[in-house]
Amino acid sequence: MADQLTTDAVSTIFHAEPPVDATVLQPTLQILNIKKIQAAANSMDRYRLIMSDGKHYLQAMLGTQLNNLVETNALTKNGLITLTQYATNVVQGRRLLIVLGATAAPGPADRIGQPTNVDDRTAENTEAKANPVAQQQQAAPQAAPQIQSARKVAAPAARGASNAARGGRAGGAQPSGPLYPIEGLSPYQNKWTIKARVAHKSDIKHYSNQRGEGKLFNVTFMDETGEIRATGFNEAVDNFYEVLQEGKVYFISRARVNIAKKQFSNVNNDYEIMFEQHTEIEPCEDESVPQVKYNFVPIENLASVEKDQTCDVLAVVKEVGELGQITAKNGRPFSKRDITLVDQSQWSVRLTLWGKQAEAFKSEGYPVIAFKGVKVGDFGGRSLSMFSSSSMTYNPDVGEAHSLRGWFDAEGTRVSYNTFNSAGMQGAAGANSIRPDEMKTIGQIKDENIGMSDKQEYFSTKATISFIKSESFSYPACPTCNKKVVEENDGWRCEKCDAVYPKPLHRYILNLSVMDHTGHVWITAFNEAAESLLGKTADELVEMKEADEGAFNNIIHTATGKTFTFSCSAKQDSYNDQMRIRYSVRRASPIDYKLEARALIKLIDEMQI
DNA sequence: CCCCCCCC
Repeated sequence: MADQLTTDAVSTIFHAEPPVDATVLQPTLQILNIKKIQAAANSMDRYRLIMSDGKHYLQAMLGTQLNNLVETNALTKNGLITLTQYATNVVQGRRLLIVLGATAAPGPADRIGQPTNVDDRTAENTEAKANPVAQQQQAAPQAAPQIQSARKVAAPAARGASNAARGGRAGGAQPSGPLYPIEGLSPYQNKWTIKARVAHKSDIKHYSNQRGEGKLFNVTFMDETGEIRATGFNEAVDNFYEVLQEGKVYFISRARVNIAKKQFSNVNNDYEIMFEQHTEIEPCEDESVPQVKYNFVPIENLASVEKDQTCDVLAVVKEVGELGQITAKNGRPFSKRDITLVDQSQWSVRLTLWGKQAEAFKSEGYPVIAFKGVKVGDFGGRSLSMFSSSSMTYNPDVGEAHSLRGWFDAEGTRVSYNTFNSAGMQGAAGANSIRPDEMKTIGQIKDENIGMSDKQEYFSTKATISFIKSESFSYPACPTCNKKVVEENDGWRCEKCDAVYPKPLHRYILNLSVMDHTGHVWITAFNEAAESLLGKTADELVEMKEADEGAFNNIIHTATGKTFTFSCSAKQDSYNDQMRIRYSVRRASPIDYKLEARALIKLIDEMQI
């Protein structure tokens, strides 16, 4: 059994100087345990592995790009793992293994041998997790020798091997340390090189505070293991701003790694890079580093993205607003420009550009733009806004962009787009539709006791008018305040306004029975809603009923049997000491067959047949 | 060492 495992691999990985890597040793180990680490908000799950060579075991972190090995059960407890790519990293004087490439194989039913912890200092190191600085100082006496030796990692042999394994260096300048995965960077070592793509580059920002004036810029670097934010101040701006181009790949070395202030950035890394005087950045021709990944949200689905979250949107710029000027809370003026985006979901949304981006924005025709990391707001239901960390890529070379282009050119200019609206925006809303997420059948309205709670509740239902009460459908109202007025000798008196009017304005209180396949219910349509059901004002209908009862009946008859989407409110009240629920129609819209068809398709898709 | 992300 034990011969399946690589003898002494664990202690070699943990202790060898210089550290070994996969060009020297590709060990097969047994997995003793797999633990999911509580993921921070907006970061991926991480797995911690305990791996054994039969004699010793050690802890390792699995690179997130290998999560699928765990999630598909390829890696299991007692199973075997062969490490094909890995890095070690000294943290608090302990060497931490990060697995970057591995293959899995089934293992025996039980643990092989009686391995012991390769790290005999584990017990005393389990304290003080909260404060990395204090922890570092506390660990210093023991850590010092190992940190020292970790710096020596830049030994030519290790470097050459590591570089060869990762595709080689473009040549030129003297490298400053072994090639590290971004995931392996930490403040506890300073000799490293990363090979990374610039996923985003900010504008140059000028600032002035108590300490004086300055300028800075940020970039986000990414490689196959993760991303990290880097900042350059002042001279670093002069040295590197032009060198670093969005989308290109570089070797970066001799920069500082600090603890990131997570609250200021949505880049998924506990650390960040600070460019320094001696920082070296060289372009790299190797394109094997991953491209920026997008996770596009169809505009239609923005309703379900929480306010203040960021997301990626791929859209056509349908309209470009004028450049405007606003004054921010801090009193400073800002340029802004609103543009209107549309996509194949046939929804549109407003996006706001700020500052230089707003001033410089040009759009010829209807460009397709990929927006990365835009902020979702709730103005007008849903809106988008650029952050300084957001990026905008014209006509990106991704499949979705090509199909969007094709679709828009073929039919996108003729589509009437749904727009978000703020009225009652509680999840989703459309100008031409009624909140689709609250569609209920009449059966559901009753089963779920909609309206039985203390506060008013809202729902929409698609139903057919089965009966309209035509005896009393309106009341004489005050033209000023809509309150009921009473006829007197010389006109109509409003108590509230203390005024007499020559004639009242009739307003609807139309009671109707509506039904669907699950039941029927009585609902009340007030003035505007009833007007849209009957196509006449209450005044017109009162007059018609007196003058031509046949025409009046015809109006009622025509409406009966028609189907609408009723946007309703439900509220309890008591009537003759009896509790009942009153359903009021806030709005009645004819069925939007396009939306209806789409909703039905969605329902069919959700069915598990 | 920034860290604001604005308005209607």
